[in-house]
Amino acid sequence: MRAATIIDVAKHAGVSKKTVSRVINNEANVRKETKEKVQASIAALDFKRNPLGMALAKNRSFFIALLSDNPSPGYLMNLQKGILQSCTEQHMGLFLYDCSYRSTGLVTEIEDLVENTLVDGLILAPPICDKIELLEMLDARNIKYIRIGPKDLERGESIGFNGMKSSYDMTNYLLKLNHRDIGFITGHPDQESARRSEKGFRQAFEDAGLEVNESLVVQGYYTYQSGINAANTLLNKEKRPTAIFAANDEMAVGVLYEAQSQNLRVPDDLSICGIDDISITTKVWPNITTMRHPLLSIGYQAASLLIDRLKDKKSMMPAMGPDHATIIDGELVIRDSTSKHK
Amino acid sequence: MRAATIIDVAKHAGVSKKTVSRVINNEANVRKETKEKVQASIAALDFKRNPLGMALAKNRSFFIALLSDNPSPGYLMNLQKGILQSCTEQHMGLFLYDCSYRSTGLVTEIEDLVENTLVDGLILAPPICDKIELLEMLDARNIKYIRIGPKDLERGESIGFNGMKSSYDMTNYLLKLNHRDIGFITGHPDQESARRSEKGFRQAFEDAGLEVNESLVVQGYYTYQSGINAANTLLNKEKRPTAIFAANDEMAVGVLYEAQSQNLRVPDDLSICGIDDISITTKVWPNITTMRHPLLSIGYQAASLLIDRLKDKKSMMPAMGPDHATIIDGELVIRDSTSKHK
DNA sequence: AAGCTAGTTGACACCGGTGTCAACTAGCTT
DNA sequence: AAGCTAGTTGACACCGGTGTCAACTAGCTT
Repeated sequence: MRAATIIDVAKHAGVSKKTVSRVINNEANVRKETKEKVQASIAALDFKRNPLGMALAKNRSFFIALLSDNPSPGYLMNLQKGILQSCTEQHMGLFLYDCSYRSTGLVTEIEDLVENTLVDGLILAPPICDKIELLEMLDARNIKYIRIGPKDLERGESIGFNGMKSSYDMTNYLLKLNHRDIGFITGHPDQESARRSEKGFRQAFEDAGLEVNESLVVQGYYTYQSGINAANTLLNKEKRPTAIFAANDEMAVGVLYEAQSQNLRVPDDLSICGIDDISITTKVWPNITTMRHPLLSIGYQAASLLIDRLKDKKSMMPAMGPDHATIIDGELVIRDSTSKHK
Repeated sequence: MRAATIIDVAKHAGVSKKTVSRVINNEANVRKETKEKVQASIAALDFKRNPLGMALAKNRSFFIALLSDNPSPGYLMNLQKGILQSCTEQHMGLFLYDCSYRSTGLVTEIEDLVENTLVDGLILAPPICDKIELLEMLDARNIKYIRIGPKDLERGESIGFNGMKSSYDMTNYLLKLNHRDIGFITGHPDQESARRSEKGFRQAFEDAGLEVNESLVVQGYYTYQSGINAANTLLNKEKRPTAIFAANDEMAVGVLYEAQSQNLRVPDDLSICGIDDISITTKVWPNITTMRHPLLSIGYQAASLLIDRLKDKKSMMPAMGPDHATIIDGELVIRDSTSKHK
């Protein structure tokens, strides 16, 4: 059985298809009786607007894309879930695109994606959101996007976490537990967020009138394996840290693994904490103390914001400027991987 | 700058748009010189076919949807990745839809989804793939789908793992390690796969001439929490099992947590193993022994198969019948969570 | 009653492609 | 040269909607 079209409805209601279109789109200036007649026909024929016809006529695809390249599966999953929820509510489709941040062809790749799928807008997850060349291309093509991340780059709108504050708060928490030899594993050097969290770490020491032990600040790359490697480095120091703070949970899980491999008791011998609150932190033993970054909520808000922007054609994003950055604070979640020193 | 359309190309090449269409679609019966002329114009104008126009004309959306409701994030992530890869290669879009298996409105919900998005076909992940009412609706509407799971239901095409064999092999492995008191945590009672794995477990005992200790077979639901609960039950028995085999990794991780909470050493005091090989199994300490089910590959194959079927309109799926089931064997991956008894 | 205005409606073109069918062409056979 | 056939091409309608604009209507003011 062929699905009913707008013409079928028009015939059934005895009006023109344009009038049916008006009713579907809930436009003003349709006489009440006409509207009711059309609505009755729509119900009678079980008519549903064909999104392809509409998309072609409106020159909009009603799809947005999520661009990601994140090494932490838990991170992406939650973000995606939130985005999906908003898209579903607003009858937009979501296109997933997993790309490689480091690929030299990234910009061309995305350009092709945009041309081939005609997506209306993009959500850029970290670290894609920090790729200046990409942002330039999108601006030049006047394609709207929302960055998930810090607002430092003076481009587009963004929504993100207050990574510096999260890191500051967590460091403070460790200091209050009397830890002084705190190992810190940084994020990927390419990413803005890494700088912010290191800043927060150092600020907390400074505000407490303490010195950071530089030999305990180790480079990480946000991946599980880099967490293991960094932990290995830290735990082999002559003076071992009493706590290790990793710039994300994925690495913190790696630290936990390495500690357990070395027969250290967590938290008695070593406190461990991370940032994000991805699901694995409550699956490993012991559960990991972290700063909760509500990714699902961020995803939801980012998608809602983007879809909003797409609705009013007049307000182009450049006009709104980079000031439109939403910053969300993390929340300390104390679990079983941290305890008082001594 | 407006993107070039087929009419622009036609004008530039001095032919009709139909001829351009023929060249784009690589149809036979276009004179060589004409073809080259058109191709030159396409290159000159950087023309890309508008997928919406094509979709409308062909009455196909070039989108497929993945229907999922899986409690194990790692499981879904890999599956999705494989599907996405195939879709990208074949220029199809992927629509994600996370639904609730137990929701009474599921069938209506999917019906709406199909009507609103006009997806060309569906991939049904477990446990959605076992929902008979849904399959009936899809068959009635003549919508193609591929089920990811066992072929037991005599409907549609499917691609899945040999869950019984995986379970059989794992049980055998434990028996060879001299374990006799093996705790088994079953899958969700609603799902076909759960029956198959329990069958494999029992078969291995039977073939070895041994009796299953019925008090050590405990109900699970494929979730992390159900793994914890089942482990708790098992570890509080007067005679504790020396090994616990969970029907999926997600539960096995729960078992590991519970064992560690109770200060048991794994694998010295208790061997633990699961099925699937999701990423978390190599992030917890110790790494968990499992049967690898190559989800990425399954996802890729399922999508490729579906897209293939969509291409030839003639071969409707009912005609192919349920015999077209691809079964893939798992592979034993021995890690650090299992060891010889005594 | 004529004139005005805001509200209501439909004809028509259009978005960017594909399918059908008829007309034309080239090259062969008779 | 006429007739035939297979290959090549384009005119036109169509997929299912929306935008523009003009025509019509109802109700008001003068």
